[in-house]
Amino acid sequence: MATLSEENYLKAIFHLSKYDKTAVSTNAIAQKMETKASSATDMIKKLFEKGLIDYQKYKGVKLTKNGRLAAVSVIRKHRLWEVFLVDKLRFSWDEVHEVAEQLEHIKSKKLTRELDAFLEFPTEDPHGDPIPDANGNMPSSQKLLLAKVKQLQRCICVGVKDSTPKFLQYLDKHKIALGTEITVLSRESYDESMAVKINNIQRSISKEVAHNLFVKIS
Amino acid sequence: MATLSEENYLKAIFHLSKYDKTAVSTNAIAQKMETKASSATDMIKKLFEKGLIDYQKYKGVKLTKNGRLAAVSVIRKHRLWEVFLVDKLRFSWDEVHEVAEQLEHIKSKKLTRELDAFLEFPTEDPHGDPIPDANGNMPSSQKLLLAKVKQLQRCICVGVKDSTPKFLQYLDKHKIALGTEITVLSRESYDESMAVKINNIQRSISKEVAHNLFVKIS
DNA sequence: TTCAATATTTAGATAAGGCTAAAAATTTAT
DNA sequence: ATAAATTTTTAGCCTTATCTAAATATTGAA
Repeated sequence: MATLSEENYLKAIFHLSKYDKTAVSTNAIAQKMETKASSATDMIKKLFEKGLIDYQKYKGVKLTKNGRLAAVSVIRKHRLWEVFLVDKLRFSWDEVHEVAEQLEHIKSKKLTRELDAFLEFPTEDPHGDPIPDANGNMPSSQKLLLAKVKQLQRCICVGVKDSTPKFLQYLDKHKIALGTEITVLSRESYDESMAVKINNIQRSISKEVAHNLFVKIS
Repeated sequence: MATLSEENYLKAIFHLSKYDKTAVSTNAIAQKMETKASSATDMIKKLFEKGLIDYQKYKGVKLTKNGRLAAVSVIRKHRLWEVFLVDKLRFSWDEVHEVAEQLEHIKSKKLTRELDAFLEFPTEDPHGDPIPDANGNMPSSQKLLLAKVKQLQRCICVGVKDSTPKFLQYLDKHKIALGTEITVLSRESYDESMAVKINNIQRSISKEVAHNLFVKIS
């Protein structure tokens, strides 16, 4: 069984290696974990001893099959708990992360299985991220950045990339929430801003905002 | 904030001092925590430094107001989670303890508050133990040992003192479960056994069993 | 009451996870 | 291609929570 700290490192490595299949550097891990490179090296050695990562000095790390399974199991629990907090308790989508960071480490196969059933087998968490199944298979997410949406397509806001209070407040102020429908009208190549229709009102969305808002084509 | 280990020690001290108001000994704490007396001494010093217990060398410990509050808060969470596991997920009353031991350490005021509301403010856990309120007030339990029930009184099984599989299997075998009604007919002073009626069938209950079964007068 | 048994504390060690500072390897830039 | 910059690792130390062994205090029995 992996310790709490080991689980957090595995999760970090998984997220860092999600898109590129290349090895993850010690520095990248340290940065993600908000710790020092020397501490990351120590943990890397331990994870290697336990067969959870492949590792060669100075060459970075990659999750093994077991390591990936362990990481995905933690992510599965994290996202199930987020659904629980939002759907059953009265948490909003920007309040769940901290608590889910704790709940994800609870060890009980039965708990995870029953929670999944109680929530009626959700496939996405409140931020639109996919929930891996019990075998560690990650359903591919249908969400994409607003910036990638083609002209004249309609989409629905399903999450944010930047979840800082500043950005969330911006969204509130402009009446953009989870579920808000957005129609892309046109793009301005000069500053990469977009003309969109939200709640039947035409507005302009800056490059910065369009790159931090996740949507699903509807 | 108390660490996980500190919280477990506080809980142990609370339980040990529940009935008698006298100080709790180092050895008693060590035994409850399944650790060595020297380890208990170390932790006692730390809890004393944090103002959570009163302590004088060789004289035992007592919870301070803050210590009691911290202990009761953990117990409140433990029992709320037990209700959740039994009422909402499909756990049976003898499966919940281990998981609740983990869940009780999750730190989030909002989570506890919302969980309480979601469960509709339960006052007892699945074993019949009272759930302290948000201010740390422990409702007095109405449960007592079957051995204490007077002749010709009717009562309902609400929990066990001994929760070993052996005893739980004995109960299953003899069709005694949570909610089973028991009428005390008479007592045998020779061996302290009791004649009882369960499901309209007359049976004899040994001293050992009568001292490990909690009931509520009905 | 005094000495043996028991309970408690102290001293020193270990393992996990983290840190700083310094050494070693790799990468980048001229 | 070599020196400088950066990255990574090593070495040694800290804290928390545990342990064993030894020392000290308290209790209890003759």
